[in-house]
Amino acid sequence: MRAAVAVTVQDLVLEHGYEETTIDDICAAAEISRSTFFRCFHSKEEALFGPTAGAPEYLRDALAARPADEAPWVAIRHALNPLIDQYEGHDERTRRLTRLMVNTPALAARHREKNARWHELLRPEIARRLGADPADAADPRADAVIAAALGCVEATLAAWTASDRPRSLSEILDQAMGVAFVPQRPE
Amino acid sequence: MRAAVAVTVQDLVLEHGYEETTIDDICAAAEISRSTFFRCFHSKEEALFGPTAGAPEYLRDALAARPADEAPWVAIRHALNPLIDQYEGHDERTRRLTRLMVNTPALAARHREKNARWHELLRPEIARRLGADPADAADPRADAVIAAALGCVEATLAAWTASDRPRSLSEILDQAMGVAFVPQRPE
DNA sequence: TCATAAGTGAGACACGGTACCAATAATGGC
DNA sequence: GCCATTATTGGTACCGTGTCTCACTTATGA
Repeated sequence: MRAAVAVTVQDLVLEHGYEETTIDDICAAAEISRSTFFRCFHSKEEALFGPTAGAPEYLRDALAARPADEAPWVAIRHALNPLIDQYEGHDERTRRLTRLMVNTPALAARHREKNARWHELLRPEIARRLGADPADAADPRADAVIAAALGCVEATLAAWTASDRPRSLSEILDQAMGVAFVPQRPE
Repeated sequence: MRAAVAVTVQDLVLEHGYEETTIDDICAAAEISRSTFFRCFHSKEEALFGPTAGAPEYLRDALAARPADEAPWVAIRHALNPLIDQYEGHDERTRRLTRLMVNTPALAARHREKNARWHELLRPEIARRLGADPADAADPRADAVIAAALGCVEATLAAWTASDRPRSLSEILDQAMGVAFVPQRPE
């Protein structure tokens, strides 16, 4: 039932846009009351992207499973593989929803709001791999690496959704994460 | 007058928190009507951080002024100097406001919402320095570099506001941007 | 059959934000 | 000094998201 409502939300939002789709519209289309909607979903955004909620925990575990002495950037790149495979395995609908998320400011903002959770979960493991003290809030390095990685993922998704026949996520992500760490140095 | 209201907003928000400070509270304290408030400021968040609004344009110009063959990462680091100097030159209040922004999810999200503007403005110059085509939306590299830099700035601000006697912004930023581009590589 | 619990719907409310309209104050020409 | 114009202010109604409470219905189990 939650699933049925979620599909309705996706349909409406894909057709009319996120801001344009009101919760009352959703309730009318799904033939439920506002009360029921908010009992199923905490917010409109959760109804759209609820299934993605577990990603941070997943990535944390995937990261912990990488060889202990692997450099953080390399470990992150590998740990991201299952996630992007899952993305890519879905149908065209997933890409359209992703594009919607990338192009709707309010949605992109809420998406980034969850970055705090990524930082929280990933920091200990990244700090360890950097040889830094995870508890030292004055050391920006772990957070910088995580933020950079998230930024690369974001840039990857933006590039992926921009073209009609996109390259593979894996390829784009390699390009993004490659340039972030192997920059052209002056002369 | 705008300035007077802005100070009132800062006072209230610093004392009670962002979410807890209602617009009606602000209007009561500043002795203006809601209408007037919304005529001065587009939103509650703008009343707090309006003065920072011009930063993206500023950084774009500073970036364009760097030597044409300088690597993107180095150019960004240098271009950021005037901005962080300005931050650091302010009083303790600025740091408290920054801490508030970093620690309030809704505020941090709105702050990141403006990242879209950074991307938009900085992409051409970064793409040029990367030797990429600025118009090619399928190339994630420029966006990845920008996102990584923004992430470093964010991590820097977080570290800066975390401790009571912080190191200099310049030092923290060097550390953050250094780790992002000179990673430990797997032997 | 009755009692309890779970799901459902309805309504009121708080808050951010927009739109519109009336009143008031400031300005400039005469 | 007076009037007309214009800008600034305030008031009110409104929309949408999200929270809360309460009453109702429908299963479930003894």
